[in-house]
Amino acid sequence: MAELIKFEDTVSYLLAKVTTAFRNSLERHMGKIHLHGGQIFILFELWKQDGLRLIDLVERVNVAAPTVTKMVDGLIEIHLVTRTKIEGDNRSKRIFLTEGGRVMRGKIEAQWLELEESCLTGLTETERLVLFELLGKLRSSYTGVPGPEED
Amino acid sequence: MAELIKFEDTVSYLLAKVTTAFRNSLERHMGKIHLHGGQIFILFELWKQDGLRLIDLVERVNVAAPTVTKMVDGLIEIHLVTRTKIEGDNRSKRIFLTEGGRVMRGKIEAQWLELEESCLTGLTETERLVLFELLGKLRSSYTGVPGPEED
DNA sequence: TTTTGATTATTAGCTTGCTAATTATATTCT
DNA sequence: AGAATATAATTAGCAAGCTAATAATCAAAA
Repeated sequence: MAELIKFEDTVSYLLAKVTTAFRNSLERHMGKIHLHGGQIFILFELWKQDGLRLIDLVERVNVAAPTVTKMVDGLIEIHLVTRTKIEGDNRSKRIFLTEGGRVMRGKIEAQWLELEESCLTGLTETERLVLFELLGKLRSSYTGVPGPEED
Repeated sequence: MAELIKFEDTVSYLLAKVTTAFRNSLERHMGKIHLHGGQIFILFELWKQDGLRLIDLVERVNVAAPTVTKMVDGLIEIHLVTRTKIEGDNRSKRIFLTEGGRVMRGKIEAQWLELEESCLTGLTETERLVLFELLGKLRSSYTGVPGPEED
């Protein structure tokens, strides 16, 4: 009889569990300032460089184009960004921060620090550093924007 | 002027990125055997103990009740489980594996090993162990089933 | 016994993520 | 110039998460 895997003893199992728990926590923290978890990452990029096109956000945030469209829709509804046509190319549009979008940074940073602390409680300083390194390695093995299946 | 946070230098930032990449990878791997990423965790629990009620799955999988309902719906559609009324309590129903649901374990284990290897490539054996430990700690700080906001 | 309250499951509706298909505009090649 | 191709963004539709609200049943208390 074949050996059965103990799923609970795999990194993938733990990753899956931590993954959903972390997204819940992110959503909770950002909900306190009336934002959603995914919208943050759009703002991160616009703070670095304002006026990006949708396609630029797609490759920076590493999320599929329709997802970015919806996130931007949400941000427009709460007046944190605007979407305006580009002069010279009628296919593209640029996304700009509003004054509100710029001001929001302070609140988001505060929540971000709370989030960071809440997920690192119980870890020593060394463990935090090691975790950061290891997550960095994991991340680098998943590169590029998701897309259609390749051969 | 206040100091600006470098979001990229936080564990939360990396966690968020790894989170979505991992869920994509999970979905891809399970898609190969015509399953979805969330359904797996229902099967994990039924393999350990068959005939659980929805509420039992909720607390074992650590996911909200409506989510479990939908996952089970999906599993029923592809004939991997059944949902039957309980004698003695007309509120509850038990979820049972079908023969197909039991047989599926082999295929899922194979994909699971591929998934595990794909997310750990580039890590030494020691790093894998450390990562496992650290993720375990992270997980333990997020306990319980998600639910309504508490005071 | 009847009412009140607790338990179990589902439905409705939201954001985040995806793929596939569509629309519209630019570009390139014949 | 006209046809084919490439690019930019959106729409439609799905699964996985969630919360809030319903429906149905059971238990407990007045």
